[in-house]
Amino acid sequence: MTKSSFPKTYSSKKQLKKREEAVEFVCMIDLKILRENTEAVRRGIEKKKFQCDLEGFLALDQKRRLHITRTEEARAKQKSANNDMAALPKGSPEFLKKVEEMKSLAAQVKELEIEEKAIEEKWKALYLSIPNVPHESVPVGKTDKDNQVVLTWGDCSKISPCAVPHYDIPWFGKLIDFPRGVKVTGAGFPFYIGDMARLVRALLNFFLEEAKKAGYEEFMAPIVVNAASATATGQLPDKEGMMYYANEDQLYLIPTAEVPVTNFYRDEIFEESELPVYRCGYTPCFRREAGSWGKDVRGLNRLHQFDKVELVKWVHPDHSFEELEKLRLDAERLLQKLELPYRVLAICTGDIGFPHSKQYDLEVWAGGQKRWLEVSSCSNFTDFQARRAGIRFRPKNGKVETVHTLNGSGLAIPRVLAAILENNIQSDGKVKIPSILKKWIDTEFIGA
RNA sequence: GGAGAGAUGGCUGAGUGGUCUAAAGCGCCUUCCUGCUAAGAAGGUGGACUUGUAAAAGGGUCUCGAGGGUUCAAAUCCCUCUCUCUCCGCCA
Repeated sequence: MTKSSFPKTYSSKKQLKKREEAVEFVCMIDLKILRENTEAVRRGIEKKKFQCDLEGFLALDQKRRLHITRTEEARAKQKSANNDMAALPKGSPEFLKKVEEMKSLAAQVKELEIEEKAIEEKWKALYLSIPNVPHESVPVGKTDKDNQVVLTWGDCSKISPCAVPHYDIPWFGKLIDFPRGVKVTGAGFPFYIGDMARLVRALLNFFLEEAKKAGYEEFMAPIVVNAASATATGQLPDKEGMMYYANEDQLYLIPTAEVPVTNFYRDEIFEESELPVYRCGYTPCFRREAGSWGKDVRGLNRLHQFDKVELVKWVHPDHSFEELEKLRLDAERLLQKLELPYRVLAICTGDIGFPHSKQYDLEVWAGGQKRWLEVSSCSNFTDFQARRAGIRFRPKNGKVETVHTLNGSGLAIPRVLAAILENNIQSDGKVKIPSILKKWIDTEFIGA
């Protein structure tokens, strides 16, 4: 697109249209359950922090269904009249009479269709605003303070007494160069240099290898996606501001591999025998983090670009909560093998995301900063995301059903790196590299 | 980037305005037959929404790349977009 002969507004209009289109196929919570089990859904949603108008939606849903019936009846009439007419000799008096009859039928149908479209639009908007219902095992709470510590692994008190925040390590700037990142790109885009770059690569290899052992097939995925994909996984339309956007081509830089990997199976139907499907992928992740910049985000704690391995599962609805536990263990094992103390949080109803039914966060202990850093978030979306993305399966006997999707980081690199730097620092100022990484990095210590 | 061709069901592929309610073949499923296999016979064969029901069966509407238009009526005609293929150009 070197010759931009079209006016600037053109691309933004097109872009807007595209976004609207992308929202078209969207559907979210199970309508049947919502209609038949309204109370349970209401109770579940009330525990979440999201507002939605259930009553309004159900009233409109009723109206929509009535209207659909009316429109369909009109169309059926039109159709049968058309078939009658097809049997008549063209141009005969009967034929011409029928044409007149059909004119009025067509006008009726058209009118009903316009009305239906308007209702459908409102209906969809409300439908979209209904969040997923939290699982009964999710702790009830209002804010992140109410999240429950499920378990703590490792001994934080045994961390080296000389631990300092990683950004205060004297040689830190030599191996991770922020100022030059600023020069080349901007804040939050550091260069990793020499042994540090190798350490990042070693971690990636370790994560991918472990994922493979756990049964996840590796994807190397696109790192830019179109609006339809970003909508299917829920980044659009709400969290638009989190993503970098290539305006010229209407493509989004992915905030996580979840987006391309989950969309791999968008609008597809699995055979029941294929489930569960496990996939993983390493990608750089891009997050604008607009407005979230401030204290507590120094060094590697929060970046605009970072590396992450993501684990994704498509499973039978009957097993998704067991699969979540397994997924969490797959992520936990990584921290254990790296010998990094961590804890697992069960995210409470008030802090859980819009599409989540249940969510665990894994937080690694950063001994220098003396804080927990989130390195993984493992979630069961039940059928919520899959319905939106049109990912289903065909039971051996019976009708097509929506699969359940889950994903979890396994893991996000920079904060793991921060924990290694802070927890493994020796009295001589060097950092000991976890022995499990020996296979991919031959040095035992880095720094100084 | 330029020029041309094209997009029909799980696949191949017919269909240029009205019984298209999409042919035919392949595949798949069920049943039958043949002592295995192969071959053969009959029937069935997607998805969405909606109706119906305890659940089903059954009924209706939509669905021929996407969106819009023309028409009483569109897979079929017109416009826009997306994608695929071929050729040319450029290029890791």
